[in-house]
Amino acid sequence: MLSRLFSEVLPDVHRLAADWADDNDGDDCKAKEDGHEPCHLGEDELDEPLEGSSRAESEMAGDDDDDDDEDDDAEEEECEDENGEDKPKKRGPKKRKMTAARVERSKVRRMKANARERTRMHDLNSALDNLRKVVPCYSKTQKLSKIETLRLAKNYILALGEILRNGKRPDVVTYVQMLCKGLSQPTTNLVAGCLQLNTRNFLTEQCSDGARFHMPSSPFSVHPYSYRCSRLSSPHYQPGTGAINLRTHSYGSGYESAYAPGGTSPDYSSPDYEAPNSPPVCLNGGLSGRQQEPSETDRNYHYSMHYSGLATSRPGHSLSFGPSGTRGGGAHSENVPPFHDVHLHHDRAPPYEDLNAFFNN
DNA sequence: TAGGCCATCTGGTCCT
DNA sequence: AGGACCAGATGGCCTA
Repeated sequence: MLSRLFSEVLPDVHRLAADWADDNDGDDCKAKEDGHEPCHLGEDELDEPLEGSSRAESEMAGDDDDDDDEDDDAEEEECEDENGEDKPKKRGPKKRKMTAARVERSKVRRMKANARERTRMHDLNSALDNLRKVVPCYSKTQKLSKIETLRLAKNYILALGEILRNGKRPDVVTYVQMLCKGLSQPTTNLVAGCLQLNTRNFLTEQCSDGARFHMPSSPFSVHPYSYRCSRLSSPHYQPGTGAINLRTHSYGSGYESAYAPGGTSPDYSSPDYEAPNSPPVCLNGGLSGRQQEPSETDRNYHYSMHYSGLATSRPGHSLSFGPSGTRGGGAHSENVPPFHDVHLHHDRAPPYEDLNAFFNN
């Protein structure tokens, strides 16, 4: 939007500037040369990236490449100011006339460059896909955007680092808060929903079995953690939404406060909790509606869930916290995508496995 | 329809 | 010289 605005406005500005420069008899060109800038550009070729496209067109016609051949002397220089006889010769690439052969070669080279660029971007995207798969929340159908993937990955790394540094388990609220720092509202809801559902699922198993969930691989599993079955009836925990009321929960804003010695303990006694209706949540994808045939890798996931809405039950109970991103603008937390095929990766990513153990010991 | 996201094209720059 | 990388421009698609 902004760039479009610029691209519409700036050419006019440049035209005005160029007109003004013409009126001032080419002093700007001289000034450029004094500043050791090659002055081989025409007035429509100010050093402004927003004009790239039109410049690209114009320069394509006068491609400077190639060795060849017959018309070395047929160079035409721009920025010709006839009154500049005392000025030094202009520097920069000399333009040559485009023969048909050179045009053809230029096209071929450009096509090759385009193909390379395409494959490069494809490689980049596949790397990004791999990153999506190891980041805490993954959905095949509701992919995180590139920027959100990178942000979440960064937060994830920071969170793991903090945990290793402190040797302390965060509560789920703090953990979610760390992961969602700087994410957009929809992504925040997605991630928070994933993590909270995961926690709840563990707890459900744990409670129904009457036994503590134990994750032997966790280096922290020797320390009992305070998430208990009673949490399911906690005023901050929203069974149906899979969300914790992070607005009413009091915690520090940064990692320092989030991981203060002794940790923060969620305030479950907030009065403004009202149990919402529960949307269908499937453990291992078993309970509801539309299911995609699980792929081989999906079958390795511990959890797969269908989730039809987070933070939708009550405006005041949505997972709206932290800086809002570009999409949601922070004003509305209800724009949550349907969570089909949302997966957690603790089976894949060992650190995440450990983190899950935090919440379920 | 606006805004976000994405893929692609393109020219510039740097490096080998 | 050619390839990698980068950033701007552009148009398509999708969603609220």
